[in-house]
Amino acid sequence: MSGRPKIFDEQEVIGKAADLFWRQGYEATSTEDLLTEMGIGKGSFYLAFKGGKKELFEKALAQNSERALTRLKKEIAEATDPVEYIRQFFRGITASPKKLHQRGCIMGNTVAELSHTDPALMKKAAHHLQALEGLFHEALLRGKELGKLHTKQDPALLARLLLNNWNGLGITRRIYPDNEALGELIEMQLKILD
Amino acid sequence: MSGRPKIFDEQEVIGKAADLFWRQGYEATSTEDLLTEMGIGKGSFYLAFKGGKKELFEKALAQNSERALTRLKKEIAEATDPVEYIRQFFRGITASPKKLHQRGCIMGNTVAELSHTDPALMKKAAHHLQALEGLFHEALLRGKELGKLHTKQDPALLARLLLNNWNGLGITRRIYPDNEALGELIEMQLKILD
DNA sequence: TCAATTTTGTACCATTTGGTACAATATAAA
DNA sequence: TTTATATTGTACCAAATGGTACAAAATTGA
Repeated sequence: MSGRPKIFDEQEVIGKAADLFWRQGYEATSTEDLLTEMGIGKGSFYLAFKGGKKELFEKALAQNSERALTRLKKEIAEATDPVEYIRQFFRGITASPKKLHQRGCIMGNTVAELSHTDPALMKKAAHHLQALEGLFHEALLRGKELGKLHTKQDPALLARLLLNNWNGLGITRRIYPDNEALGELIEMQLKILD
Repeated sequence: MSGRPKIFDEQEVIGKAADLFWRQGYEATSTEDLLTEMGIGKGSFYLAFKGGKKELFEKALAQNSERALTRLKKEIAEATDPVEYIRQFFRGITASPKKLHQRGCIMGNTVAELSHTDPALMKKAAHHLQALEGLFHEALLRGKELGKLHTKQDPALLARLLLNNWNGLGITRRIYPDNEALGELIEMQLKILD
């Protein structure tokens, strides 16, 4: 065993590919583009990712999802005020450079682009967004227990509303990449948590 | 003048193309696909649309935008209660079959897919959504005058919120294509208009 | 040093893609 | 009926695309 050593780290190149997919979308990104971005050749690529572009995209989505969700889950769990954490989560959007606004949410992008072309891939992105909604829900429930959430609205429905706000922002922030305008919008949305 | 007659109506085939673009997105739709859908050959196509696929997409967007906006503008103007009209506008989503949910909003889709690849095309879609926001705004202002809108919130900001809800629903309705669930979500969103 | 093993780089390929050229065709007007 | 004009269908093309095959290279262990 153990022949010629790999010249790349798999997670690392998946990350680079994910970034390109995020910027350009699935269809607009060619395998050649990906090879350049990852800095590896075809030989290495098809050995590591036998399913080609599609397998790579799946792994890119999975890596993104896993990283984002575990981080969020941890931070919500650690937060003394999980409702306030959610507010900051949304407010954080207004600290992004225009470049980031233009990318939107990779999961939302995937749902939008692939719902007809590749429903299986779309579902993976959808599951991530449902998990995000689940974390919102958890946070709200804990917030309620801690006396930080006073509204009488159903936390499950509030969580879905937050998810929809997030999905909307993935589009709206590209139309209005101005952080001040986005801030106003977000503050208004967050009133449902009062 | 007046040689061999055209075998197709331009607006009609643009409509057919628009439908395919709506389903599949820009990149995933090949020129061949479009020819089949429109029922014309290459000769006719490149004569009518010298800019090829891109020009056709522009015209498809424009046709969609024009039709949707003039209809909406007219109906808002005619409505005795423009605020209620907006409510019904959103509630109408819950009367869609799953197929329509899976398509989302062609303008939102375009913003999502082309913001990096073709900013000019993306801007056309963005302008449409801004015009939609503008109509929401008009409706709210008129609603205020008519005593149908009682909230103290700024109508301009409310309109932007409605736009963001719309943008969000373009994604969320694909994740949850269930009309009852969507109805709950929409009713909750509409509370900002109380 | 020499196998055994694994990765890499390159040459090659079939298909698809967007697009052009142009002869054939169908009409209106003279 | 002829001429001028505009549309259509088809044949053709160059480039790009996703992918395979395989020899060369780089490592470990005997």
